[in-house]
Amino acid sequence: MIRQPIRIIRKRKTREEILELSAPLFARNGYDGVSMRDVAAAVGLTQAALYYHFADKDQLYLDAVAYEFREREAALKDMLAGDGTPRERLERFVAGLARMMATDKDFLRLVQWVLLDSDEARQSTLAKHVFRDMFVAVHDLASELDPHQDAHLLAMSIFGLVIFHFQTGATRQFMPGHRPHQDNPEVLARHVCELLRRSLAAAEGEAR
Amino acid sequence: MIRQPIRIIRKRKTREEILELSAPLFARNGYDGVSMRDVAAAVGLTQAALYYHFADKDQLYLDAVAYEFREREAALKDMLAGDGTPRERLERFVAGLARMMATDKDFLRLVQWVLLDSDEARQSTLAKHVFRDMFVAVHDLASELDPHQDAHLLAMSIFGLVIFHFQTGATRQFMPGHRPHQDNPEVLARHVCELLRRSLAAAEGEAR
DNA sequence: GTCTATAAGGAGATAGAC
DNA sequence: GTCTATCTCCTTATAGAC
Repeated sequence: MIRQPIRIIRKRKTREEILELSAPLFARNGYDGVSMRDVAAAVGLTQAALYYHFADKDQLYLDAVAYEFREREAALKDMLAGDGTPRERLERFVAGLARMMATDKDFLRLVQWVLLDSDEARQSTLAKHVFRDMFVAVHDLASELDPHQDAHLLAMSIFGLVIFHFQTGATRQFMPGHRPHQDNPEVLARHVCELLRRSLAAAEGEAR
Repeated sequence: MIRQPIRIIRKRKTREEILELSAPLFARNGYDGVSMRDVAAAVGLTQAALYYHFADKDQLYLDAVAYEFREREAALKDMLAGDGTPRERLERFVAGLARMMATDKDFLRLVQWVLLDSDEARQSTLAKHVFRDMFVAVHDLASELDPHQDAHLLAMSIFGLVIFHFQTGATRQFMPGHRPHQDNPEVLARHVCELLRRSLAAAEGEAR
């Protein structure tokens, strides 16, 4: 007879639970908009207990953001990694990123908060540990798509074309020409892919 | 003999001075990151005096943001209004917007804060009074550039292509392929214009 | 219009019991 | 590891003198 561990699902460590439950708070309200008391209430601990796990609020915030990014990173890399022509991988990535931004509103907001953060230490930490890997993959794809263009700028444009549409999500509904189907990530992805496809095709023509 | 007014430069009203001096504070630190004490110190008043001019902190913030946007609105509309082919006006606008975002960092940050604001009342107020006019002009240009495309999505893409590059400004330096000249607004404008020019040219070819 | 003074509560962080 | 209690400082906002 095989002995089973008493708890099949091992109880998650408190530290991880704090990160998981505080991340959406920071995503929605930003660093200044969330107090240690808020976090404690969300986790079901007292404020003082948080200081057993994290040196201070800054560290908690930093770890929570990094935790959320690490969770998505794998998904984003998978979109880019598979086989297929560069053009096909681009379409897969654009569609995947659009779906992620549409589904995972908290993640989108977290990105926005990080970009706005004026604390240089936090900025560079998150840039290096969290954005860099994702960007490298798109950067490499960009140089495959058109070796004659500046891959850095092209990669940023690809990110921008997708992300900006969702950043303006709440505002867009008040703008002329808005129709609900534009909020559909597939519709947006098609728009972005078409725009890029045409541009890249024309660039290829010019290079010849 | 011509009588001159005693004060050539009329003393600006305090209310306007508060808006002008508090706007950069909100731009850099956001709503939660600026206290009434901070504003008072910047203007050279006591905290209590602010409440003579504004009902509460919310109103001060809202008015300060609207004030800053009104100042730039004219400039942005001028870029679009003049004569020239749609293609020429697009290039003028992209170059002008890029220059503005590069020069006027506070304004860029203010845009980002507004997009992140989770207060729906503030969101819709600013969207309607402040973003809408700018968007309309670009929307109209977009439908001239290519009547067969969704002008709403194309307009958003034009904004996104320019603005996102500057949003990531602080982070970009840690990314691969970064070179300082990419921070130059003229270099970025050229990249964006080329990308769009090619895409539009190809679309024209396909339509025929 | 601007001041001083103050109310009333929220913030981050720590000490020490259990 | 988590608690209660508390320190100290900062927050928005108001009352009333000048």
